[in-house]
Amino acid sequence: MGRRNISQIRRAEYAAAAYRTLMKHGLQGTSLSRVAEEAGASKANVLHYYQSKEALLSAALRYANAVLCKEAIILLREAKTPWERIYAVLETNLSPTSFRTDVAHAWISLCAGVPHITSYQRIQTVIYARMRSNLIGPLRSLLPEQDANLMSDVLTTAVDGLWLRCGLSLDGLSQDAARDQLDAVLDARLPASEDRQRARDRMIDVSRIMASMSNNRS
Amino acid sequence: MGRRNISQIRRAEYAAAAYRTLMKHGLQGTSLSRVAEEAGASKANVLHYYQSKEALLSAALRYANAVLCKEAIILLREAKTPWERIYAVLETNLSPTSFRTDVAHAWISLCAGVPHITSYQRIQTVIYARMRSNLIGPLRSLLPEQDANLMSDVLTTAVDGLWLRCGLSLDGLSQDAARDQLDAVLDARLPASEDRQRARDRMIDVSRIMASMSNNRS
DNA sequence: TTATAAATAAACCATTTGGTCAATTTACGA
DNA sequence: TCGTAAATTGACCAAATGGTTTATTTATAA
Repeated sequence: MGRRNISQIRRAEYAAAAYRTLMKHGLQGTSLSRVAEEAGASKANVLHYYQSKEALLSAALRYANAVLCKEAIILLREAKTPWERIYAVLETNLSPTSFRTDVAHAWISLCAGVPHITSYQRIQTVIYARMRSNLIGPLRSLLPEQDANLMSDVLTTAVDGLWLRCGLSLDGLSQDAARDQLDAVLDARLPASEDRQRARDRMIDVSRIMASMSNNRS
Repeated sequence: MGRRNISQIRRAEYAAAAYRTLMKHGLQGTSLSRVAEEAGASKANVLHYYQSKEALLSAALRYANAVLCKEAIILLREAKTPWERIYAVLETNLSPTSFRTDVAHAWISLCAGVPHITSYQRIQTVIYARMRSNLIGPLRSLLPEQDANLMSDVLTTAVDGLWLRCGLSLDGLSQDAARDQLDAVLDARLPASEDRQRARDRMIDVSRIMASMSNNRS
């Protein structure tokens, strides 16, 4: 049993360690030795499971993305109406698991590397594509196509900006403040309605419940 | 005349070279040797005018900020009404001098460094404070205080997000697309009006004229 | 023209980087 | 119990990093 198994386990361990290091020390401060230290292993062994530093960091970022993705899927499964789907996507990005200073640091580090490291570009592309495809459906059912496209872009931009700020502010950015901003952005094309308000409340609630569940499990 | 003068000249030269290097190679790829090469000088001499790499890069970013700041001042001087002032601020951030892939790269690099390098934090703080103070005045004269504060935050966030995307997209992000997004954000609290439309058109025009002027000069 | 101080750069240094390799430990199958 | 293949690591390497020191050029003031 210990043949292929241990390989997968180690790869996951080291990817997670790399991600933690990325959060703490940024791209600059994330060296192989530091990741190895974080994982409690030798540098040589880390490099035994990943051919290069770039491969390791790519894995780290895919890992982080997978976490976010899983959360999105769960929330979206609970969403029944278009409005609920929209808020599911937004709440995913504001969830206490993700919307944190250290997590934002890691992502900004990724962004800084994108222009120079091709494998990072692919990851970014995937992330954007997923967010867009999750938003565009429900938006189309509430708006004419052109406005739906515009709102999808504007919301994505806003989420990016919020994460950036979350990473930069010393004290981070409160979840509530971020939520208010996104709601304001929605107002641009979508008037307040009872449907919307109810969907918002429900998805916030679902997100809260999910957060408390994963807290208990850890 | 060549006493204190040359010192100032060299410092400016090297800061500009550092900024150029930052745009091309990111924070990771910006080493003292590379900056020296870009400046056509020796590494030792660069370090003669800046005590450390960190000091050099801080100067580079202050230099970049000064460029943006100068443009903002010129545009704001032309702005007479609240709406014109708002669009002056926004157009500054979309100006062809600034809203470019390589420039965005440099700023993202700065952002990635902020959590770990204290002098970068100060620069970021200054930039945010200036933008906010430029926006909050005209917004207050069009909106109740609470909404003005919110819109100031939302606009800042949107600009951040747009720059991020501009830096990440292979092909960059077109000025027009970015402008559409910002206009949509404005719609959230401020209805379309003749005043607004006129102000928008005028500031776009002023910005265009400015750009063509600085093109001729170079 | 010469003395002097600033500007510049070549050589050097300690440290760290990503990465290799050969040796050793571990653990499972027969 | 033993042999073998995988897991793990310490030692090592060349390259690059930020930074220092020392020597040399340059230019100015007297």
